[in-house]
Amino acid sequence: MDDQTRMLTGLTGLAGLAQADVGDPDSVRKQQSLGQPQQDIGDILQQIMAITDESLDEAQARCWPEESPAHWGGSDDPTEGGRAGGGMAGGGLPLNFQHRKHALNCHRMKPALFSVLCEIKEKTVLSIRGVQEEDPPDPQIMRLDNMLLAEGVSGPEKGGGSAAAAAAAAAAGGSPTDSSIEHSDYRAKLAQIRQIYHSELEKYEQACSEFTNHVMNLLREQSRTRPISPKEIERMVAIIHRKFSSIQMQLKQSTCEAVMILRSRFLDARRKRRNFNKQATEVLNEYFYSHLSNPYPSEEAKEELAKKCAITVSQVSNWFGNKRIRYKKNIGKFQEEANLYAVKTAVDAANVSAQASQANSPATPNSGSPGSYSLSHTGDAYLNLRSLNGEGLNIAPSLQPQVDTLHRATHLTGGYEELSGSGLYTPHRLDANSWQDTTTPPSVTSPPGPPGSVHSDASN
DNA sequence: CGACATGATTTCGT
DNA sequence: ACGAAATCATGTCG
Repeated sequence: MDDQTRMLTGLTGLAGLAQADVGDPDSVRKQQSLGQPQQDIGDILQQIMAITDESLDEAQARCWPEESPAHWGGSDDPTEGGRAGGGMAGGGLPLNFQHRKHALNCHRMKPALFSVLCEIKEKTVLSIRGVQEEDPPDPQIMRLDNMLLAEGVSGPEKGGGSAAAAAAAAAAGGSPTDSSIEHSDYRAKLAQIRQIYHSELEKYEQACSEFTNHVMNLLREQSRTRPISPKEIERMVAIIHRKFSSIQMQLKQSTCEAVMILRSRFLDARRKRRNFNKQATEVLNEYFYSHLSNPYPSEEAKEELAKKCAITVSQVSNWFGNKRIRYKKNIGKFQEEANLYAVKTAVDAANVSAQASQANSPATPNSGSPGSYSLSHTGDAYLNLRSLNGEGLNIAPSLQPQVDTLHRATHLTGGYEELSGSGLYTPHRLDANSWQDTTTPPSVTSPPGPPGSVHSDASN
């Protein structure tokens, strides 16, 4: 986690901000000298300035230091600009300076002078600046925002949902599945990033408002002694905000990066394959081979299997996708497995039906109703095996699977060598599995077996 | 270490 | 959206 924290720190370059674009009284004077057009006004101003200039300097020198907070950074203080007389004695200045300053501030010409100056400034300085305004919502920052939102870093606190999901995942797997452990680990790290992000953001926001306030106070204060229009203050605030938002973007960028790294380290470990446990593959294989005629579990069936195997539905889908394609590609290879599970299901079916017939009256051994099979797969197993047997014979359903299994097991021992060489798939055996036959239309996927043979899955 | 097994992802068609 | 097929990438075994 060190790298992430490191990434997020180092953004606190606020010191540089203070000296960036903040009001510089000097610039006003510089710009003023550029304003040639207003010759007449300029003359008047010149005269007025000539009268007051010296006194103002001295008055300012006396007046400002005790009013401006020092903590925003000594030499960068905007008030310093333009002051000629450097060294100020610590001792007090004569009282008549105060009086002169007061007199100047109350001069009846002052408001008029300032308004004129402000006007000039509007026309020169501010109009130059005005061109680069109007930044639309930066697409990049929007992208970052979206990503942070998607990752759950920004946005509303979402402890409940994911926590519940994790709990469910942990509960689903009887054993503490390490996937859920990894997941919770991931979430913990994400929460850490999230927390850092928010605290940094808050810090910046606070700093921003503090700084803005400070500058505004400063400018308001200065507006008593130099012409500052409200618009100018507004502009200054906008500049400050832009500056801070660019820092925020850095923060967001860093956070995104951190999340990406985290993702690649944890969630993308989904690519880090982990074999399913034995019981899970057993369940899946059982379903697959017992539904060999149509190995496409419905959504409900997938959910059921997922729950049984403590995996996700999409994992079930993946498994069946892989299984189908691999089975189809090399039936011979899977024949042994198929037989194994056929025997398994047959035995299960036999057990179940035996129990059922024992419990019930021996008169009707499940003659025609597949709904009596409590196991989900037996119905289709019966179906498959019957079709594999060639014709639907009149054997009692409870015995059929066993018979067929034996039948097949004995016949298949040397049956599929030639399959790998040529593409001949001994069609008479596989006619029920039309899902794997790309040449035949998929309309005959499920032969007219006993009604409801593919259902009754949910009962389990 | 290499071959194979296997879960996940991607691409493409429907 | 689902599935087939190809492919990727890792786990496992000899």
